Amino acid sequence: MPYDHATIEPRWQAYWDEHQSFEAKIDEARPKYYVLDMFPYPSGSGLHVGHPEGYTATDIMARYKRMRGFNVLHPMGWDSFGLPAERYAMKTGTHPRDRTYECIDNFKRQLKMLGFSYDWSREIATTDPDYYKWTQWIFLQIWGSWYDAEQDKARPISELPIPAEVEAAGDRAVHAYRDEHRLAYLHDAPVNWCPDLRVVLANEEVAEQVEAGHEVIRVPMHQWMLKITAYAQRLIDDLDDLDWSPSVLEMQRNWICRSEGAEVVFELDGQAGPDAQLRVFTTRPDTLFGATYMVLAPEHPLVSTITTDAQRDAVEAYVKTTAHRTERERQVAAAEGDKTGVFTGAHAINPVNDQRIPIWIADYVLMGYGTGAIMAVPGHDARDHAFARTMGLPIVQVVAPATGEPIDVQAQAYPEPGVAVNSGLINDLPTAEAKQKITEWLTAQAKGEARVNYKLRDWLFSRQRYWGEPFPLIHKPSGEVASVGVDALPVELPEVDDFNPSETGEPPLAKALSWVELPDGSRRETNTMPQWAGSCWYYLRFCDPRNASAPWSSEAEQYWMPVDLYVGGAEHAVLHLLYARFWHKVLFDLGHVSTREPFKKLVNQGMVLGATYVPRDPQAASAGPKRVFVSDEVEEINLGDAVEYVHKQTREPLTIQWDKMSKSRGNVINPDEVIAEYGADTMRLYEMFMGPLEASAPWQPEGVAGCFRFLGRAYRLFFESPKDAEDRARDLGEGQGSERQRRLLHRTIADVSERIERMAFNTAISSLMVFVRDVEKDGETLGRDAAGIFCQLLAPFAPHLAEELWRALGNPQSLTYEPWPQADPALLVEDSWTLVVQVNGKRRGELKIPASLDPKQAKDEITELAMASEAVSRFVGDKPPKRVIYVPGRLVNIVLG
RNA sequence: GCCCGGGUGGCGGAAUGGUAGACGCGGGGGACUUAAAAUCCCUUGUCUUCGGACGUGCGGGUUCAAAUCCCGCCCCGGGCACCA
Repeated sequence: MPYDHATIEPRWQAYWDEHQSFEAKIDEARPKYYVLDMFPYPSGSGLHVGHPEGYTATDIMARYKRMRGFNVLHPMGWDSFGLPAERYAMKTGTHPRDRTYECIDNFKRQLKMLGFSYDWSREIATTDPDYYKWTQWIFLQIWGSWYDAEQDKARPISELPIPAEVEAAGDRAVHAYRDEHRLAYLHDAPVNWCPDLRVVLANEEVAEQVEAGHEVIRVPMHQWMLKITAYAQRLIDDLDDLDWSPSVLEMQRNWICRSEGAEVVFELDGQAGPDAQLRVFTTRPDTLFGATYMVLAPEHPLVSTITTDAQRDAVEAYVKTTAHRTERERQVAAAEGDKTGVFTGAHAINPVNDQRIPIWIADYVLMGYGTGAIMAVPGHDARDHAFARTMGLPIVQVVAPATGEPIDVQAQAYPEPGVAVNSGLINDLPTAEAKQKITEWLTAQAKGEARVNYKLRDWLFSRQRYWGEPFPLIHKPSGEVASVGVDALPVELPEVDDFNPSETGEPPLAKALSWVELPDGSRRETNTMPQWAGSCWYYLRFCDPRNASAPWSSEAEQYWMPVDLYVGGAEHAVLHLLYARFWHKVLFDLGHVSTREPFKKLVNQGMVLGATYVPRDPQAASAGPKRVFVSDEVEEINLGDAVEYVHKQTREPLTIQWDKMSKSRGNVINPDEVIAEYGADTMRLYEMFMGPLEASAPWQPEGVAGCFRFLGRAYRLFFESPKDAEDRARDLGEGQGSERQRRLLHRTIADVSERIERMAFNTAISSLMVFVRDVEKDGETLGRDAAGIFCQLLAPFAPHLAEELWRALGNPQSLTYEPWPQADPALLVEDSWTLVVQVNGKRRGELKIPASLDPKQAKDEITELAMASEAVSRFVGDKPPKRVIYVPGRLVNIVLG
């Protein structure tokens, strides 16, 4: 009987389950290794072959580290709150909970079929009240804290110093003062409001609804915000210690985006009082003399107060138009040169030269960045320049190139640094010094100060949905917000039968009156938390998932944390990782965790791409609606040195295109089918063999078959496959076999080990393939001990087959905890090595050099051998070489004149 | 527009300054078979006057030596986007 995965795989999966082979227990005597996957959202369409790429990589590491003697924690769970289940509920009436747990069952079934070595006893779902109880608990920690800038850490709100004048103003004032300083606070933030549907839309939904004819406007809504900006600098600084790819570190830094500059105060002309000023942030205070107008974001709170009656209609119309555009639309339109804006009628006074300059509003200025207002320097900023040209505003040059080269700022902005001109007290100073001097002057005049600004914004943390964690907060009749108290956790979601928002646009929870209204007249908060909440701390819960009295014990946290290896998609490179790091730092400040950072090493796996087909003729492709075909509709014609695709019916020539797999594109491969045909081991092997883990690669069914053939060959090293008989184990030889086999074996041990350490799994698999091929070629029977070592090397990649073969060798135990084999260095040394002979850098021949000539010592002898070689005499003749380069163990290069 | 990746045979890829194309797929030839499947063996970058020449997106450069380092450009993918 040939290799029969369908029998082998379920057998070993049952064995692992029964023996709880992968259960992790704290063991101070052994080093720990925590290897984590980004846990999935269990979608209705189930797993596709992209999911298991990362899961296979972590499983290889988990199995490898176990064999290396590490105590491995390798858990899996479900990020199960989310919009799709709620949508499904609205459509079908199925409770999101029912749908969610159905999907989880399906995902779990699929993952189990792949033979991953998860400790399933630690399985968690963010939607379990036992889990979200602690999500709410962490929220209360955050809400119950303030950021002490002096100590640079979060502290309990009870330790917040209350200024005497606040104290004197009474309890209400004290309460309000505390609320202002909490890390979770209420704030009016703009949302995408769809009046027709009475719902708040996610950014990605806006286009769809607008296309469907619905109006979507940006309106401010009272929302919970988390003060992640307090951590901006630490979130940047602590990146330095992480073993993450440089590109992800770069993305995180760019997202937070620190910039240094100054905040400058402009007085409003003709108005007095502390409110009569406009604060702007600028990275170029040295260009202050060139500020010829100001621009406010249309949402800026001062807009309505400063606008003159003559301009009011125009301003209000513009504000209204802006509300219909998403932030992205505004920015795209403006980037395409479409500068719009309206004069408010008001003026400000430039603090450096007392010039009266007009104040405009324009949607190229965003409320969410800096102060929501800018000083415009059209001479030295391309955006301001374009706006000034469009609106006919003056352009003044205040920086000249240091080279003295003449420029014309009327024609084009000059944003580079240079030397200040037309700038009063900073004239002739280079940009860096000019910035410093003008900032000092502003500070002395109390008209500004140096400031660091971050692009990072506070985190909008509330959603108007049902299927999320309820906030553990109540609103008292007095208007004060209070915690429900830790003892009242979890605040469970009420049972409702309608998941739509209320008539007035309140969240669905507002309709559960018996839940919302409390006996003392308080009302529960009816927003829910975003999906990020549960995924911000699940790695901590995995350390101690069944703890009923705490989110985790400090014993478990101190033993398992930090996560040693974290693998997931690049789409989470910014937000998820930033939010989780932020929560972790709050927990660190409050003494709940012992590490500054949660994830030591991070790897982003690439995408698995699926095929679709489009017309090859560009005219046919662009004419009419876009036509895309899926594999079933396409015939592949192999021309030997090329492949062509045609439509099965119409015979239209097509080209293949590769995209990220998605249900909507129709290019998804279902792992169930792959496993049914080839088995989990083949699937795992192919996932890793496709290419480097971090690269995206197309899913090619022929490649899967190649991996299957390899496993079949490996199987036949152990078993005869006579035609009409049951499998019979081969008579294996003794020990590690012939010297040649031993050398091959130890070379393979060394290569596979080193490649797993580097997570270069595709090349590790290729070593295993070479081993099997060469043993076959060798003809001699494989030694029994060599066969055992091969099983060990194969185990991380194809664990079912490895166990099966290991058992066939007579081993009664699973090889999960067998020690990883060590390569014998003596066997890695070859008896001879190949010296390449180059002439003028071109390869002209090679020589076998016996190992008795040490490549490092015997430079002269080796060079001599090369000089005497046939290649040299042919290409050099008797010309004396100008130079001879010797690279030990590699080559001799003879350079002629 | 900016930022980050990437571009190597018919295809996935290997090689991170030192033999370009490991390993796999696909192709060609053969063995076994009544035949097919499965399996196994040989072969497979291009051109060639059979000496060799060319070849890692394109053009330059550094070096005895470049897929690899540097400069400029083109193309593909992803992210961000008037970020003051």
